[in-house]
Amino acid sequence: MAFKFSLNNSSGVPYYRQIVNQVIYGIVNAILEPGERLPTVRQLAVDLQVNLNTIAKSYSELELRGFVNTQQGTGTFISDKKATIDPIEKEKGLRRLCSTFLDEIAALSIKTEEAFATLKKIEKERKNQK
Amino acid sequence: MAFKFSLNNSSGVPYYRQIVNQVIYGIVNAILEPGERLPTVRQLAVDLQVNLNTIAKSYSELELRGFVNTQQGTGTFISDKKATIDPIEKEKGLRRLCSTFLDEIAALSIKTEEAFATLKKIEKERKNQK
Amino acid sequence: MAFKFSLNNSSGVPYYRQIVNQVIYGIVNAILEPGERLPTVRQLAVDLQVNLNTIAKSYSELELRGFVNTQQGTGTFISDKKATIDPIEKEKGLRRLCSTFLDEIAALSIKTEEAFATLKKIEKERKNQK
Amino acid sequence: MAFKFSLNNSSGVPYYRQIVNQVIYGIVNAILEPGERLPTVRQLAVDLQVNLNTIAKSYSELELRGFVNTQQGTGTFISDKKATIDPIEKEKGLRRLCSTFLDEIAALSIKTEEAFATLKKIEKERKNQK
DNA sequence: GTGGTCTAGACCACA
DNA sequence: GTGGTCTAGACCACG
Repeated sequence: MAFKFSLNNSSGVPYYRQIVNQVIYGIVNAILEPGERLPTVRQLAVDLQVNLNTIAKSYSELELRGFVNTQQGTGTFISDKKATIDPIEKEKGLRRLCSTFLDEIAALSIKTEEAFATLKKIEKERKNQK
Repeated sequence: MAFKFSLNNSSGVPYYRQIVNQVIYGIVNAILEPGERLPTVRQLAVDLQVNLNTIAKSYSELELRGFVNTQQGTGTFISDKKATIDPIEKEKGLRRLCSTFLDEIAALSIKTEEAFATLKKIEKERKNQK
Repeated sequence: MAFKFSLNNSSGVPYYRQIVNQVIYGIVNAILEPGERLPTVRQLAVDLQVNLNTIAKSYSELELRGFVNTQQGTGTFISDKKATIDPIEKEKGLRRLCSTFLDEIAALSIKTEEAFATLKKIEKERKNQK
Repeated sequence: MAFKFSLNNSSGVPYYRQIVNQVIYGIVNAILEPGERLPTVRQLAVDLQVNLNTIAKSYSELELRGFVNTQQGTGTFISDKKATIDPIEKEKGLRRLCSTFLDEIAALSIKTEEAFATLKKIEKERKNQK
């Protein structure tokens, strides 16, 4: 089954970032495999009903960060080599994301345990998507 | 101990939203109690080294969402009645936040278990802050 | 005909609140329809001769209250789903507004019947505006 | 029965104005009669739990507008002569108040008929208060 | 001294 | 060109 993107227009997260993150998620969790081809910019723009430039921006960031390779006239493919991430940056990013996440679930009166359950549920759903 | 705000200037989350979220976090987790007075707009602006209007914007959103009451000339106080959150909105919000969170940690090649551990650690740290 | 805003600079009601209320009035009375686009922040600022930030504040409150959706870089649109209002809050708000209104017309020595007539007249005028 | 004030701390209407309006309402609707004595500033401040200056400000505005007379050391009394209101100001004020009222009830998704009913109900309640 | 409103203007993020 | 954030600073309303 083809990789499925889903854009949320009320999350506040910009479209281009949602796309970038979803591709990386797919790679890290082996839903997208090295060499696999992504939809063309034009195709994805039609599918997701967003501006072509938005898709282009996403692919360009993915390329820059080494997650995909673009071959002129052929398409965009998941990179063979795993992109490396600076461990210090990773640790700082992790704390920052977690801290923000706790604030945000609190803003909905959600306890951590409840969020844990939902995180696991969504993860399972995504695994089955492959 | 007084409630402690902390702004992260590199998280990408706007100052005013960090403040809003932290107040709600404090309320939901009973660190801030009904009737308790928040710092004055001017005081907090000095403490956090941001513009007065930024704080005012935060307080104003909190008021609009029912988390605090403002009496002009007197101050800003934690609301007596617990602000209610529409359960449907809550469920949708939870899924959205979790989904975004999974994408974001994946973008750092972080496994869910690792994130869980960090979430718990931060939560414990905050509890000790009270 | 496009939706028409009008600001009263002597009513004591702040500009941003007049704008918020007028948009909601338009939505509730089906003058503004779901999906319809509001004027851009900049355009409305020019039309109404007020600062851009004042309009932004209005739109931001409308977004927070669920009456409009904003997509950065695209515009501001009337929300699809009708924003729900807590019936208890609604009842309390109604009593509060009516009570204040009675006080205020009394302060002008106006009898209730006279006010009723004027309310109906203004309502009819607005309907014709559509 | 003594005239009863009631302050709403969440209406956004400042205390001093609520007091002024309620007194005028009482006069216009003959609940308060010429020569009748109002509570002392000190007494009312205690009763309503507000700052003494707030009551003083209310009484001072009432005096300025001719609705009450203050006699040093004796007290504050409802004025004998009816305070006059400029008919042009009255008409303009009426339109402004009605217009704002329509916007505000719309903001709660309340239809005009519903508001009319509540207005009548409150009026009747107040009459019985005398 | 408290919060509220508004302006002017800058810079950024997004489509 | 769209909206979002933030600063600086002024003036007002309230208690």
